[in-house]
Amino acid sequence: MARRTKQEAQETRARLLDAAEQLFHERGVSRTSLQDIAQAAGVTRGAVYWHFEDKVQLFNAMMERATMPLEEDFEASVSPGPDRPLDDLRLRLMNVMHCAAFNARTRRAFEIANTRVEFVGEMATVRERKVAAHREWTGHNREAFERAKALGQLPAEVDTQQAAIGLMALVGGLLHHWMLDPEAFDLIEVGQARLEHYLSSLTVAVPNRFAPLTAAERGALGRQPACSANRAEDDRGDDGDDH
Amino acid sequence: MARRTKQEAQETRARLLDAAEQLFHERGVSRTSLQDIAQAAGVTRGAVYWHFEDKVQLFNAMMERATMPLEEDFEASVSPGPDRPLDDLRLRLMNVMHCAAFNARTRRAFEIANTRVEFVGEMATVRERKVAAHREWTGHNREAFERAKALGQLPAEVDTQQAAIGLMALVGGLLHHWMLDPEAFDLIEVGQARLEHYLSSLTVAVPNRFAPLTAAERGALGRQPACSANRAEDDRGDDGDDH
DNA sequence: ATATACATACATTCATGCATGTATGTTTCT
DNA sequence: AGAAACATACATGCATGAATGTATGTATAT
Repeated sequence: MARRTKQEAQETRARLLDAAEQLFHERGVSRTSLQDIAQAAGVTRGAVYWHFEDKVQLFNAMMERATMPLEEDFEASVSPGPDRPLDDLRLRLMNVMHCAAFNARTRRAFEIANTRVEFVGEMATVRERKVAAHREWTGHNREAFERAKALGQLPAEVDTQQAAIGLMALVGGLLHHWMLDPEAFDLIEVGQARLEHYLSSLTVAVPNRFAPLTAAERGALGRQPACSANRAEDDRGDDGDDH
Repeated sequence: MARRTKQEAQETRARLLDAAEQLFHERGVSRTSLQDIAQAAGVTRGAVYWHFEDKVQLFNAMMERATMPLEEDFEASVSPGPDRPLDDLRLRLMNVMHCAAFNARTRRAFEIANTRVEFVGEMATVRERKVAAHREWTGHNREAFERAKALGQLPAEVDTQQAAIGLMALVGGLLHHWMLDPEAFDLIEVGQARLEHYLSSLTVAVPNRFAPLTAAERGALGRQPACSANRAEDDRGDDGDDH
């Protein structure tokens, strides 16, 4: 083989990204060799090392290609207008779930990031990207809640930060659970219902039905058999990412 | 070296499990060799192969030891009584979050399962266990809601299945988000507040503030730039777990 | 004495990184 | 316009290291 035209080279690069996306999803990142990817793309490892520095950079390029349109959309989408932040929020999050459900590329990228890669070592940078995305979304949710509050569409006593975190957890948890077990429920149907219920529940004053935890209850939590295995030996606070 | 007493052998086994738990957490499962584990436990690979069939069985034993007390607790805990299913639910879920926050072993196990192992190949069995646990919890939540409904503590129009799924997603999402970014919020404080808000919001009739998605909006979701990357080539429904 | 609880040694496999080959596209000079 | 000069887009081969599984040695508890 010899040199291809620039367009052919870009097609080779795209096929490598396609193969990586497919194989990372099927076999996991660590169990997929560059040889596997090259073979699936119909080239050799030489092509991989020409287009990408190493496996990590190939992974990053693949994830970026898969999530780029989602982030682009985050900036400018068909929103119902700045005077209806809650409807805007609903549409944006429904769009994410729609993409996870119907866009094969987005879904594979989500599933790879969720259950097919280990966020340690060289891949720790991927973890940082995910953390950053989480914070960005949480911040955006919070801003939407603040605008809603300013417009009188949300009671003043709502803790927008907590509400934003809860919203992230709800939608992220639905996505995670559904990708782990797609037969368990219909993401769009249940997702829309739970999303609307959550947002609606913020607009009304829901009285807390629960008494504060008694000292006995709180103490029991710490002394549950589940928690009795606490050991002092190596209970460090960090998570070992600094190696 | 030579044969140890039975008790010493059990201690060796426990040290191997300790080392596996620690190293899997620090470096990820695939990047941790049996040599690493043996060395951290002060023995050689021979001891590993004596006590465990292979890396997968070692992993399973480690995870089972870490989550066993949690499952035991699931059966018989200090519940406030069968006539208060919602309070029971709150306590059980608070206990899970407490363990994740304060029990180093449980937290490491959760973090390993979340972001330090790839659920493919031989580890697919681990995925099945997680799916089973999810279904068990969702079923339990649903039963609690059904009991609450029978006791008149929940409106009849509540969809208990959807509510159970939403509850799983909320708590699971909070745990996942917090383990990914512990600085982002206080798990116990926010967790309790969001949990109580969610359960409380089920007890009152929350009107849905949202109009159904218009045809234009629903259509736009499918045609978002984020979803335009749909490709017909290899958009298979399965996820490649059957290899 | 014998099974136990390891340690040691070895064979095999396999992924990575790099070094180099090579044929062709592309540019530049005239 | 044509050809040399060069850069490109890979393919190939090798050296290295590392992980696994297994086979076997061995000293001791029972």
